[in-house]
Amino acid sequence: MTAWVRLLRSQQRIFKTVEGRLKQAGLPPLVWYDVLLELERSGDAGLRQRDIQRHTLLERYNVSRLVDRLEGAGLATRRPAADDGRGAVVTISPAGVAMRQAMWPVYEGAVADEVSAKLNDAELKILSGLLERL
Amino acid sequence: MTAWVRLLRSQQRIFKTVEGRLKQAGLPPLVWYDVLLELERSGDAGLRQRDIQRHTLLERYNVSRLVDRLEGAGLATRRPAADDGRGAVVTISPAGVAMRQAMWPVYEGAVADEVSAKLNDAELKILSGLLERL
DNA sequence: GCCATATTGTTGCAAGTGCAACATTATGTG
DNA sequence: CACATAATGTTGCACTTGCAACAATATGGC
Repeated sequence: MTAWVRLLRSQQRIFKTVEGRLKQAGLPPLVWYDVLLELERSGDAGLRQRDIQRHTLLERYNVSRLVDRLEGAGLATRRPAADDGRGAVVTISPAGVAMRQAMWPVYEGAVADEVSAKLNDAELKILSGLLERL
Repeated sequence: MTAWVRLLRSQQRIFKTVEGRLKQAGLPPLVWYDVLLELERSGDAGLRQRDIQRHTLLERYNVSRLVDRLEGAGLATRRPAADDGRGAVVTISPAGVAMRQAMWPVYEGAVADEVSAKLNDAELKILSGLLERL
């Protein structure tokens, strides 16, 4: 229980710091980064919304709305899936790639300050290994 | 960065599980537990809202509203602070104590399944020690 | 092929959260 | 004491999220 409470608190604190820095830099929230990164990795093939859902732990309806916002911001586009009349395929736009790149140094800097600066490489490796099993 | 992403994901996943179980049991969300526990610890003396804020990482306005809800649910009471005309002192009610006690086994059970079952005692100690430094 | 069931995605509504502005009281500095 | 500044808490508004219901298509069993 102690471990869990610390996991909870440290994540909340660091998450807030990261979000705060992104906002201060006039950038969108962290979850946009995750989705943009996955979209970028999937290239021209794009991603089904359900795949975004699986990767980000978002609910279906939140993926739906987040993609709405990404589309609205010109960072991604939706097109009907060729092989599945229900779903849509989402692909990143050049502006989306640019946005992810703009977010990266801010994100990376915050994590460097809040995580990398507080534990050495060996410790981070141990932490990483333990968290993977959760 | 790997460590951070795993910290983020594992916390999100476990947090969702805990919240889901509480909801399924007809109980309020996890943050209520945190606040009720702190109030219970503070006994009849109660707590200032700013102290709740510090302990839970909530924003001031969210503390204000959460206390509204606790009061509305009959789990806590607010009275003006004797030595500070601005603030209020929050105390837990018997129903609040009962609610915290009702939440505990559900909370504990979820953490047992999601955390304790996946790492042994020595590993939990190491994890705990590392997270404390974040 | 037909029909029950599952999967994928969307949306109206209620509830929670962030932001900025505000009211009120404390604190400190001259 | 007077006044600028800080601290505490609240609230209107916009935005986000959860829930439940829904529409549309896919899948599997007969």
